[in-house]
Amino acid sequence: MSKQPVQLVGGADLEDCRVPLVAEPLTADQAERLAPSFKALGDPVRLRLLSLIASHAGGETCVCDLTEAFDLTAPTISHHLKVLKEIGLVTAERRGTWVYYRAEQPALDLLSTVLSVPQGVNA
Amino acid sequence: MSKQPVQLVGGADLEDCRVPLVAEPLTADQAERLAPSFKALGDPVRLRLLSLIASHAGGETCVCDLTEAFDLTAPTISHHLKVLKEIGLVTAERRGTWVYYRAEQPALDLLSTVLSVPQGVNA
DNA sequence: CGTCTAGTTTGACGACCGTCTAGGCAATCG
DNA sequence: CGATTGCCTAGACGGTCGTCAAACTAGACG
Repeated sequence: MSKQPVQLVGGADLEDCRVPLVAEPLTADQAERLAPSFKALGDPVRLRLLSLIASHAGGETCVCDLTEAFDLTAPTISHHLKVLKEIGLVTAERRGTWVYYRAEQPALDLLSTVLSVPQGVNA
Repeated sequence: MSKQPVQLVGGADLEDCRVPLVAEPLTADQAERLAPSFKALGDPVRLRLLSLIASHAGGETCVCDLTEAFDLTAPTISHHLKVLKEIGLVTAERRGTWVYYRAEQPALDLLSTVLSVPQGVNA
């Protein structure tokens, strides 16, 4: 029950994009599927949200704790969390009154790999 | 010889953001400085441009070759290249008639590090 | 049931983004 | 010089994005 494939909005699989962008040219199709993930990271609030969630001890964070960390209204935080959730960088689970968010580390790792610069590439 | 500091638009240094986002929460300031780089990667055309440049043998690519790879007008390609250049992911150099773009691998590597998931983090 | 708290959804508004056409600048070649 | 080619800038236009206030849904607790 582990190793769920990383998903994109439309449901397409991102795993076949797990290649350093430096190693060979991305196809138009790969670029089209990767870009939304980077776009999601292109907002300071979402970057911090993801970092807060991903670095939190226990691996999950309550929305109430996240909202407190920003000078923004709850709907705005909720909106950003939705964006992160829809591209598969986080998942959400309701337990009683509270909703907990958890980072999808494989998705993060994939994006890291795409940007990675293997030794000796194009010296 | 190596380790030129990666620069941001305003001239601020990005090097002190070279920490996995999973390891500890990004500060608001760090997020503010990192986000524009990811935003630049959040467009499929720019992702492909960067990949074409970064993976090209010899390390540099002529604009004319880049333009041909897309179904877009030259000004549009030029605009995207400018975005990549202004955040420091590529550099440009004119030699005679042609302009050559080159990928800034340290900048790429920094972003890769930010997204990386070190072993044993938040098991 | 009624009420309270936690989050999300909806709809609106201003700002920003990607693309184009038209025009400009720089280097090359007769 | 004038003509041509390569690339960039300027300006415009439609679409998307980030934010908020208001209204809604889901549990918890009497």
